[in-house]
Amino acid sequence: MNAMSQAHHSIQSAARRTGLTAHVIRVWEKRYGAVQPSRTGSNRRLYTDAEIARLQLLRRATEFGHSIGTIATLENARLTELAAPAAESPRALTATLRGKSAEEFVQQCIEATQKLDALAFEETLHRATVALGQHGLLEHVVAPVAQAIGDLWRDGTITAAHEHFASAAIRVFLGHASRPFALPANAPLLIVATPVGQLHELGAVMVAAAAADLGWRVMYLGTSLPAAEIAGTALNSSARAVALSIVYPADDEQLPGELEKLRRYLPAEVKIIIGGRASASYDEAIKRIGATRSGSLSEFCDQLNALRKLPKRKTIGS
Amino acid sequence: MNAMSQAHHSIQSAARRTGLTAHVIRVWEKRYGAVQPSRTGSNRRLYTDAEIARLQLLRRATEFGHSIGTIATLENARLTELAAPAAESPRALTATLRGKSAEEFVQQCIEATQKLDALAFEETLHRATVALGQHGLLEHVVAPVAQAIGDLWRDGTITAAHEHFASAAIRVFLGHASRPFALPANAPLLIVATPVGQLHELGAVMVAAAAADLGWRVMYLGTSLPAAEIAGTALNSSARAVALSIVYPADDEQLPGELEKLRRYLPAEVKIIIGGRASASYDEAIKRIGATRSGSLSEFCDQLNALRKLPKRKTIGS
DNA sequence: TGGAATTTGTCAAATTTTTGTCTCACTTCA
DNA sequence: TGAAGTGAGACAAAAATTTGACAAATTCCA
Repeated sequence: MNAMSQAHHSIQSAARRTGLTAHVIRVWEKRYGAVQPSRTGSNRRLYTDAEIARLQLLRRATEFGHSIGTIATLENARLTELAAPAAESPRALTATLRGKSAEEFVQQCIEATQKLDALAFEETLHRATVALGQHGLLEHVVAPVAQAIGDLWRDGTITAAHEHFASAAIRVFLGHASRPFALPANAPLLIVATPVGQLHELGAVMVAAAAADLGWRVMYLGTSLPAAEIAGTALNSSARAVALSIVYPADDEQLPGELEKLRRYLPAEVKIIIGGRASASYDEAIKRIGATRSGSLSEFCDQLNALRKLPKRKTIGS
Repeated sequence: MNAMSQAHHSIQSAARRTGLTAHVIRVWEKRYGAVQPSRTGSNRRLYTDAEIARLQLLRRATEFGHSIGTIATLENARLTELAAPAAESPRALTATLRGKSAEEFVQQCIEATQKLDALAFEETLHRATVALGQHGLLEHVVAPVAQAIGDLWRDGTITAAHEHFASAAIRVFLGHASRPFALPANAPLLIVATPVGQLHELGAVMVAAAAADLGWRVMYLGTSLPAAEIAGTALNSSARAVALSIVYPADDEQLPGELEKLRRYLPAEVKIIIGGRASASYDEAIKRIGATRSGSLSEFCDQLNALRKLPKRKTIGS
């Protein structure tokens, strides 16, 4: 907000910013003297930021039912009152946000997906984060959206392109959220991946974001990785746990073998957590290798919290 | 003494990076004094990176409806506001850490990959962006890193996990860069994807970031999409072009068929651009469908710039 | 209450300014 | 020598300006 409020907005950009037509802006000036923009040497209008703000106020006031003719010459302070008649200043904002239920956000995300509107999608996720917090976003918006998108895709209501689109949008958003942001070096480390054959990434991304939110360092490896790779990485970086997401094929015959391999390669103190929609189908194998299964995101968070305090094998006397 | 510190670019490469014509750059200088490039002994213009960045800002601001005549002499800080009305303030670009050459950044990225150090990786990319600019980052850091990682993987020097790790890190970083800023509604739209069977995502992500940098609206669809889906999306959103990245299998027999399908489904005015390491192997099919092939990122940028001006279609105003 | 007057957004025409593009003659580079 | 850069000027499309008109909605008044 520097003090340089010079006039360099053309009528076009004034129109864009205020949501009015260039025509209307001119006519308001001519008929009611609503603003008096300066001119260039060649008679073009030049608007200052202040004038644009005023025009915005005027538009809002007219939308509240005031006729432009009667308010065009009022001063700004007065206009502000007219433009926000019943808004109880700060409370209103949080109230409206709180009033938005998670379902609304979910619905908006799905609509944005159908319209392939990345801007709206991200915007919605952002508002949801503000309203519900990181955890609420994951559990009550992203997870349902992922599920709904999957269902709609199987239905044939939306195409694979829509599904990919939504995945990409969520991935970018959450990827940004789970950035390793200056965590203490002793924060526990979680490895997140998807076993061979599992191509659906969204579950893994959500898990990564949730863990990051809980203060874990997260190493995200992506989809379809063989057990040996995952184990190697875990050993190499002395991870405390490995989280796998299993979403789609509920009858992959190789998968139990992969899980067993993973367990064999990993030292016992590295826990394995398995989640995702199809994970229940492999319950037997999961039990056999002593892994834990998460049926939901909050369950997963609980398990992470439990793990975090898990004492180290050898403790050095303080 | 690397090329960055003096960073003198011909008017042609300035044109390439800014998306402007050499003609326009000259005329902006002559009529409005938008930039004052130094000259060689023989009177050729020489642009610094800063001047190119400024030209980019100017282009963006004009696309937002500001007339060049009124903004050409504003200082950069003000231009940034005008170019991104609703965007968060970009990182301070003033930090001048020169002397780091692109190779150093590449080396650091590879080291970070081997150590699976996401923090270092992202940090390096960030510093590279500041030092080299978005375009320099893509062309001189990300592209070489992607190539090097691929080579090391085929060597067996690093594992698939490392490769996935690097992919994820780059993806998140660039995904954030190519985020759909509030671009003017008339900005041309590019669809970025990977055809069926193509699982390597990095090329597509780079393309998306480069296009976003040139002021395109980018719809990123991800990997392994059937032609029908891509075409459907393009039609639905009235895209101006479709960009495909083909990296790994150089002998996919289905791919030419997919490309032909894509061309058939799309209206003639939607261009198809194909790039990626393995794209040369499908040259015949690419020619047959009248698509263009990009051998490098700058070539791709040229093609985008050429495409941007083509349309004479009737556009509906705001 | 019904018709007239007023308000208000939109549009068209004629004119001027802005701005991207092109051409031409000439120079420089590789 | 051919490709690319430079400066000057010409041109045409796009955008802005003013004036005047028009239609839907609202208000006013007999």
